[in-house]
Amino acid sequence: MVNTRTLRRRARPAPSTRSRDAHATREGLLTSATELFAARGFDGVSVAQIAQRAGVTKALVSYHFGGKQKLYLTIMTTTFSEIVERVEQLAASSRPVPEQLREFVALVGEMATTRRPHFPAMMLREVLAGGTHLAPEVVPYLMRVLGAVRRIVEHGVRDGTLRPVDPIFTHLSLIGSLLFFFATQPFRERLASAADPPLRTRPAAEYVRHVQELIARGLAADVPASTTLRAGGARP
Amino acid sequence: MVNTRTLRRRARPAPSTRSRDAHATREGLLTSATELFAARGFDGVSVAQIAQRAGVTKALVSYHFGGKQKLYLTIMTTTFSEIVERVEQLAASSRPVPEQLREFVALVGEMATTRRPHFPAMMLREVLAGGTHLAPEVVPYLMRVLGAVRRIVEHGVRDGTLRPVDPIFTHLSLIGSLLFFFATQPFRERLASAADPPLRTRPAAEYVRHVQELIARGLAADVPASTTLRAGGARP
DNA sequence: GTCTATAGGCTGATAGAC
DNA sequence: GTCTATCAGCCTATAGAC
Repeated sequence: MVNTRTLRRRARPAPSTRSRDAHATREGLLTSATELFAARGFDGVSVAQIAQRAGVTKALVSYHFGGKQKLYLTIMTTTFSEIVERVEQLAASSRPVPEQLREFVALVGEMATTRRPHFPAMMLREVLAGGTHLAPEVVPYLMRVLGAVRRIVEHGVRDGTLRPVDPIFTHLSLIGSLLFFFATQPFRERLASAADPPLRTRPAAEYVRHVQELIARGLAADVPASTTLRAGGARP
Repeated sequence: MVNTRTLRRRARPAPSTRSRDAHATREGLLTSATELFAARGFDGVSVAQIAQRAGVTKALVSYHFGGKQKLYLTIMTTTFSEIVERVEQLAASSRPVPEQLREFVALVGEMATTRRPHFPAMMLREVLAGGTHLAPEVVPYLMRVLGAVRRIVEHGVRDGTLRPVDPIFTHLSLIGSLLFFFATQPFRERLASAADPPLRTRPAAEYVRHVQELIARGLAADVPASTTLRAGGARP
């Protein structure tokens, strides 16, 4: 699946042809397509639109990526693999479960505000499509995020730091809150600035804290009155 | 906005032409289109597919609804107006805030499992689209749901039954969890039955309880040690 | 009301010049 | 590498027969 052209271009040798910069063309198409796919979905965007926004002609989409579908898949794969890698790394750490959960929320927030601002909309669209007609290749990525969060929650239930919640339900409510917030942020900002007088939207970092607090309190194990003093905590 | 043909058909007079049942055609198209739009989005569905699934020809979409876009808008409007009406009714009731929140979760769950199983996916797709090119008419419906939940939460913060949470953040995390769960249910069930051995997915009613419990605990006002005994509760 | 037939536009992909 | 020109196919909408 790895595109050899991508690898060759990583080195960026001196251009051998008269063209200004093939690498810039590729990146421009990726950027343009990412923005448009995230905003309108695969079917809502035409190759001509992607090319126009990138300032090139649509023939180059086929030349560089092998068609619209493969361009889409390239974007999904590179985006999701980075997210999944970091989430799994977090789940594998040996830190206390409540801290892992807080870190998970912060990680999603950080990805969504800095490096991969389009991933929440893309991920939401993918689960909505259900991996049916388009890109069944992305399903494993979604499953791996689920698996990572589930392991964290199961661990917490087992060691008594969390009350006996369903791990999958917990994952769904958590990831649902986060994806929804970040995927709809452009929409909410548009509404806020169109209002009269324009409203101020609160920064995403504050939402991250809101969710962290919500699940910390919502998942915490019950403390039976004075067990804390009697038994000296939940774990040996 | 009200379609006069719909109103006329409500009475269902004896068919004046030789056609079997125009009402059935209309309903068939509505059903077919609702399922397809929810699953693949406006751009992912062609008029021919809608017509085929309904067992008629695509010319009837223009005849009965005036085109694909107006059919889409009809579905959005009728679906959302019912949801919004019930949510606003709930917000206007004078019951205790924690109970109102539990009821809100139950209401969304009930709608999503019985009367309007496609509304979560449709609503999610609409907020993803951001009311841009398609159907700006649905934006007010989304705002009214937001407003209703916000009023409930603001009330609870004021009367001390909830800790001082941000009402909009609370709405976003709550509605995000719910829409995500129900909109992705078909996908999860498909995955579960494709697994080897097939997995059993837990019923939606249990997720409703999970979210109810999560927010009840996550939003509850702090009880400062023994205030309950000293002051006799939060409200006069 | 419902059909068939068709108009006219847009889509994704590619051949070939440079 | 990038462009222009062009293809066949699908799309929505509608005219007209029944």
